[in-house]
Amino acid sequence: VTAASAETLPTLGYALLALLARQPGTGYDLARQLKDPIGLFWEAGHSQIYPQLGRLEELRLVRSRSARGRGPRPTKTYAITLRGVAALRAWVGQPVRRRGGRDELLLKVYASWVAEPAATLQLLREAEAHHAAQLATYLARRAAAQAAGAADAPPSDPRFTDYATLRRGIGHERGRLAWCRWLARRVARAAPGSA
Amino acid sequence: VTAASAETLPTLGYALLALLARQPGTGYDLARQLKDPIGLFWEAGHSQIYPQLGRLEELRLVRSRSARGRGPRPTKTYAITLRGVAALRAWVGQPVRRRGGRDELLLKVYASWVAEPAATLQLLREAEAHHAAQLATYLARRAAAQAAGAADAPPSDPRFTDYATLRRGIGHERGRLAWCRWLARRVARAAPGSA
DNA sequence: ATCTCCATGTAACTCGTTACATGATTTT
DNA sequence: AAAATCATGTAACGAGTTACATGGAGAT
Repeated sequence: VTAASAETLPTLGYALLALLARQPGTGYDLARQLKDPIGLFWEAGHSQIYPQLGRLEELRLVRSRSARGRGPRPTKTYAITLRGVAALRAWVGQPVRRRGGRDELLLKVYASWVAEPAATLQLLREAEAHHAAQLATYLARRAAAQAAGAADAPPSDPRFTDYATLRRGIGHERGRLAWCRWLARRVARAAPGSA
Repeated sequence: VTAASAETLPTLGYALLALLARQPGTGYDLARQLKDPIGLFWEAGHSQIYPQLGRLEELRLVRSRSARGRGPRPTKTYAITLRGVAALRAWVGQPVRRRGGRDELLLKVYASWVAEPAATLQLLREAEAHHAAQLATYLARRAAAQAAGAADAPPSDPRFTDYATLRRGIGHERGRLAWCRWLARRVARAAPGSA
């Protein structure tokens, strides 16, 4: 029974379970988190989240309590159930189904031989700025996590998995940044006067 | 007019233009390429490609010549037009619209504190094997590209942008691999006896 | 004989994005 | 007074995946 429901859940469902496994929250809370903290590796808008929470509740993977809200509708606070934790645990063990890595910047660079060097440089400068900013926020968060002892926590501690994903985020941004800089220098060298 | 059509094209359209800018080909050729060479940064199935080629032709960004094929239908060979090159060039210059980075492995790791260490290790070993294999193929291709002088070609040479994207692919795989290994060691150390 | 490769399309469905719609409380 | 934040939903559309459908040529 659990296996059947686990097979039909989209990845977003597990993303929501992963957040609710840490602490209960409203759909609004989850939407906010899927823009920043784990938003970095799984994004979703609220229009996708509310229906998905409904489906998770039908499957008894989450439970909700309604309270009179400040808006027109009641405010629902969701919490994960034991079945929900079990489904999440089972999913983590299954191998990742890798679907198309889609990277627009790489595609543009691949096509950039048709463009003017100045346009390519502009593109790279923007990407560089973005990655530098992202890196800075990750580094700040890592510093905070380390101060809270996340680096030395056991893998069964959510703070540790926070730290582990942050570490990857930092590596990713650093790698991209270095590549952008290398390419920009390379393009600029070949076409002087388009800085 | 060009600007209007450029705004309505999905990224897949530009991926196809980028491939056709290098050499003409059939829908089948493009589908094959979008599984391996640039498939690494933009994937698509043939059911998405054929209709998109039709739309590109309506917009006069590509042109096709039909020949009696070996199948039931004629075989169409597509080539990019001058308008197509112009549209591609314009697109490269525009900043990337970044949409949700979706990374299932990171999400699983983020949730892995609920799982058994053995399951997490299994997951990491599989990811590690995948990235190692990918890295090996990239390294082989880079060696071939370097032997062909791609590294020293100007940025206006498609061989150079091949090399540049390959370089990023290698950096990406190396970074992931190192992270997987670090995490696996960390998880194994905390839970001995689940190797 | 069967399998793989070449080659093209459509249909059904799921996933994701943008836009529409509503309304109270808190901050500026 | 206006704007941002909290809070929930639906509708329409666009992008992506899986499955259906066909059939010749060459290799095993």
